[in-house]
Amino acid sequence: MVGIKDVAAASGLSVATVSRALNGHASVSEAARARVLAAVDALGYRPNAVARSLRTDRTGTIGLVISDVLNPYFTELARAVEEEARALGFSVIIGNADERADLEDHHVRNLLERRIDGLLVSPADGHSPSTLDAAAGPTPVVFVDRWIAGADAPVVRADGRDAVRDLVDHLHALDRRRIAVITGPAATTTGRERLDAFRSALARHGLPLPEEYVGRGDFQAESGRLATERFLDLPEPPDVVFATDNLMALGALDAISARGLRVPDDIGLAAFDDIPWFSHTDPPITTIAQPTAELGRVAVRALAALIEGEPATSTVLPAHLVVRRSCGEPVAPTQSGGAARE
Amino acid sequence: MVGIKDVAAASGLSVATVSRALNGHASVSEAARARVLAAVDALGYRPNAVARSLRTDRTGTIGLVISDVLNPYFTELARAVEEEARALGFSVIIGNADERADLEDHHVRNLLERRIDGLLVSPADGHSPSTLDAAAGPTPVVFVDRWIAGADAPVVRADGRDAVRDLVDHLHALDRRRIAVITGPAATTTGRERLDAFRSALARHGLPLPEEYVGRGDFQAESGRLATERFLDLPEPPDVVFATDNLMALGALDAISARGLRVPDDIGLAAFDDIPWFSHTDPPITTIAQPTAELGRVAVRALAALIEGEPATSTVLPAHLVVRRSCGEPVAPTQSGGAARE
DNA sequence: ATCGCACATGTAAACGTTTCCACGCGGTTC
DNA sequence: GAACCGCGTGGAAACGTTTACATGTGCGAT
Repeated sequence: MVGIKDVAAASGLSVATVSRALNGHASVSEAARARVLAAVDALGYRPNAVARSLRTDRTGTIGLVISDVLNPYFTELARAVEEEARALGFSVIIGNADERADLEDHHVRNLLERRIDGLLVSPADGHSPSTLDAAAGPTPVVFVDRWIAGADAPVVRADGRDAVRDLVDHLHALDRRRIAVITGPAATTTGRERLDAFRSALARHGLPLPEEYVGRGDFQAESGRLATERFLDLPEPPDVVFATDNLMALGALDAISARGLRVPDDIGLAAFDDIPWFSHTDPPITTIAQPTAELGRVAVRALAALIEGEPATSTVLPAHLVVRRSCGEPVAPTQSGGAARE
Repeated sequence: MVGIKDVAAASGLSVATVSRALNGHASVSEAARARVLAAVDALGYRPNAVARSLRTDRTGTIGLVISDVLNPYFTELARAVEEEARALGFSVIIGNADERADLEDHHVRNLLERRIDGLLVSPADGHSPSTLDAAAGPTPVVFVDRWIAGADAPVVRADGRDAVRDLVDHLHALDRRRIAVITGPAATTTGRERLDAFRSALARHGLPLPEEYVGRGDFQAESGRLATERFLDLPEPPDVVFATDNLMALGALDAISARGLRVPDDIGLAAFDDIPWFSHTDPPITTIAQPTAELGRVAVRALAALIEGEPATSTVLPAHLVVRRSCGEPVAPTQSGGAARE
């Protein structure tokens, strides 16, 4: 591999001057710069980022550890993160934790060894030692979407409480009274928050939340299917199921279709996280939309600030209700066929 | 930051012995190993992968450059790649080219500077100089999904020709005769292959493919919507639209719904790439499924072989037709007790 | 006894950069 | 005319590892 000293030799200059020329440093003559560039071209020199990182103690890389790349919510988040990071001159290494604490641990440790400049993480539960270490250690860390209570790192997330209240209001207005919920893991902050918010929202209307109307899910499709089947087996099944993420909603839809039931006539369905396909399911699904891409961008900016040594603050962005048709017709009576546009 | 020489000092051994102990090298006494481990623990030493990489000329990282992370097909591919890579001890840096040649170029160059051990790329078109350089250079490269004709690198991809023929047979059997297609970019191998396969399949049945039945798309949803609108504006619109990827199919569905038309009664829709949501759209969509995850795994294994200095071969896996209901009811009126549909 | 070998360990040289410090030189400022 | 400054440049020391080579020891074979 051709290195900087080959360039130096070819251009008749020292490695120091070549390095300065390449990094756009001040005080290197035009003539020298031109000779360096010519030599670089002639030799096909590519700088070695590894060596540079070793010397400068900066890799120009940030790590992103998320729970599930197949979840469109996290996919969108990852994309936004990569975009903003690139704009700021960083590359992104993604670690997929698959909702498993051990994998999260593996990825965090691995990323720290690679000396990433900063870490963005959506912790599965609070039990990954590496994640805790990271938050305490010198590498800047920002939590995104989910966080760990005790840890000392900024959090960038959406608050769904108001939107959940709006959702319950909406359901109540449609005369739904037996509302069940499929929660995420209690270990996750989002899982707990959504259930809490839902509980209080029901309480405002004096609606009960019997234990058998609480399905324990894990943010994956299969758990949504299972929970819904259990609901449908109940002597008095709910008239709406609220799945607290998009994959579990998909699973719920599966279970409902499998029984030959129809949404929303036989049972209503509401979800958390808006994704493009929710407009195209049968019927289009009422859901709570998060400002996903914005979350990603803000998180990256907060992390970049930390990396620059500036202080960074936590951010909470609002989520909002998107009414479609899966909980009953909002206004006009049923029309058949095509999907409604919003 | 605590380095290997701190560990050496703390354990009263030399850096060489510490390094050997840490890397599980032979011929280091149990006593020494124990002392090293104790010191590591006490100091909280974490190896510096950057320094190691500089010395060993290996980063334990592979690059993956794909066209669009938001496309579920590529998401699934990326996930499979990451999984297999992790199993083989590699981390993955993902670059999202967003179907743009300049971004692809940026990512490939960036990854090469980072001295990744190998590169997996799904080239947008053949015009990225960096990609061409990479394929010619010393870093192992494997093309996945798409490839570049002249380049000297193994290709791992699916062959959709047979499946496309099956699809056209299926459409023909359902008495569809005016079949339109939305293609991907002609610059991509997949774009061209699917159109070619479709053309020959039509020819087998003596069906024409008029120029106005060929919509030029770019594998993104919006182009599918546009192309479909143009089809619907035709004096004699097609009775089936075949979208050659899942996002364009989504766009087509949008356009069709927007006009209040119904699938499959008013117009049929077929797609390429199977994704979970295709079972849940209204109606479920007939499509050609690729062995996506398998493609990712095979590609990683081929790349790993190359990295080890072993030869690697190209692989072609078959795609296959998945019949659902978006092109008309299959032979039997209703099959498996799915949802009762209108 | 000598040799040679296996073993455990240490010394020091790389890996490819960036950057601190020093140097020479022409031009100002006293 | 001496002292100083700014500019362009070069020499060489880091950065934290791995590893080739050297060293020293104990021991079985000659």
